[in-house]
Amino acid sequence: MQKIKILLAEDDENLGMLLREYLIVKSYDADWFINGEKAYKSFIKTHYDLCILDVMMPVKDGYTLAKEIRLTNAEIPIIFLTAKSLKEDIIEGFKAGADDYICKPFSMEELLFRVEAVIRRTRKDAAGIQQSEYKIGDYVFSPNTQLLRYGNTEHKLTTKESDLLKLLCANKNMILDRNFALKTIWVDDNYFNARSMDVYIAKLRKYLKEDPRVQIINVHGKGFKLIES
Amino acid sequence: MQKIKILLAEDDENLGMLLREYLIVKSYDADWFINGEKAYKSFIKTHYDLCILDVMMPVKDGYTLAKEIRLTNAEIPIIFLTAKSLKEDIIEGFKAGADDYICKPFSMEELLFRVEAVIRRTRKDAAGIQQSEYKIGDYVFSPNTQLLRYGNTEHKLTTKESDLLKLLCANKNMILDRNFALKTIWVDDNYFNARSMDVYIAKLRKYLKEDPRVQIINVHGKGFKLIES
DNA sequence: GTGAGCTTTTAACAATCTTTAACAGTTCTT
DNA sequence: AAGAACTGTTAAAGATTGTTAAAAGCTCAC
Repeated sequence: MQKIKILLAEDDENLGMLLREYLIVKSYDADWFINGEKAYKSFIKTHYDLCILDVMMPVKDGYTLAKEIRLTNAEIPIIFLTAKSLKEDIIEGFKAGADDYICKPFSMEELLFRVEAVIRRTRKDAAGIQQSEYKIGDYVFSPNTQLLRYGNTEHKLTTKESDLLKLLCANKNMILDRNFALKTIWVDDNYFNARSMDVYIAKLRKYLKEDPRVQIINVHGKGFKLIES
Repeated sequence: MQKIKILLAEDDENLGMLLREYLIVKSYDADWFINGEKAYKSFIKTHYDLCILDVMMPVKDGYTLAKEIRLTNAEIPIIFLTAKSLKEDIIEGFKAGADDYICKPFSMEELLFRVEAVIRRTRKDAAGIQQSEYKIGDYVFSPNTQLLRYGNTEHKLTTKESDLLKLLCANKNMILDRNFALKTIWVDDNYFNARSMDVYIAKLRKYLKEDPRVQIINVHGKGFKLIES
């Protein structure tokens, strides 16, 4: 089995080396670069599976680097390390195509957890484990065609409806984190988008009301859970 | 049951005692040992959930101890305390199987933060095995659907109600430690959350009052016990 | 370009969930 | 026995979510 190759861009020498060693010990294949410029040079001639980029770096900062990376590769997961927990920074990061971000100071645990989460996610997406059809009680949902079938009646979903239902299905019987859903579907997780999401939840509930065993329940302050009992 | 048991190995008497007291105040069950040798002796005959090891100790240093511990238990999380921020040391630590490290001097908050990060992860890993239905006297409780049935009447519980009842059920006829419940459900175990929990206990008692054989009794200063007689 | 028909967001209000406050009762400590 | 700490219970305040409808955006044929 191939080791997962990680590009690490971090200007703090201690932290950089430390992270590199930690990732290697955890059996990843990690390359560490001291600034965005050097990282980018390596990126364009090497295959990486994941990028961990510090936001504040001399020569070329993390956001700029991320944008350049995205021009070449729209798929590769990017995790930002940011010293400030300022909301603006984080939003900026997501616009640059981040999959996750970690605020310093962080624990190795936390980093590892997020790395693994990101990898699980992309694995699923890539490996085609991504379902072309979900069975939800008596319903059948096809994300590709955005069709929801119940018996012989078919209902065409809108893009947002379909995206949200797909996320719920992918996390069936588990909590779909509100912010995660917002970040993946709406990109920006502000108040209005959150309300918009609530509206879509209400719509989906209406569509799914024929089968009482199917329910979308709210987990207060956390998110929603699609359950099939 | 419930209290998380921590093995603490630290040769500095002041720091060791301080850490032990602090962890206990934060309602962990902490054993402190003055060197690696003594710590190991206790480790092999006691169940611990987490190890915090100082790197520099007489008789047996932290790395050696960690390696020995790993021979017995590959899973238990290990956090190193290291005086030097020398990279070599930390790298050595990771190789010995560390899950995280903390450089001295560190704040108690920092330690706690990392301890809790580690615990959260292992807790998630362990949470796999769980019942889908509990019978409580004449009641039937389904944590997944958050439904509490009594005869043919069904009551939908809120998330917090359900989470708490689930913990009580998982520890039926045993004491559910107050702080354990708080940390599991409320994450932070402060005064207000404790009062909040009391409110929920009152609610659950109300829901369960139809069957007099079912009772939630308080164990003063310890927690609550769901009994079925 | 423009308007019909659709999708999505915003607004508004109702309902629900959780926390906080307040006070009464209990158990422990000294 | 009296004070301190802990628990029981109810109600309020605060926050989140449910739901519907109107407003704003978008698309595409004309």
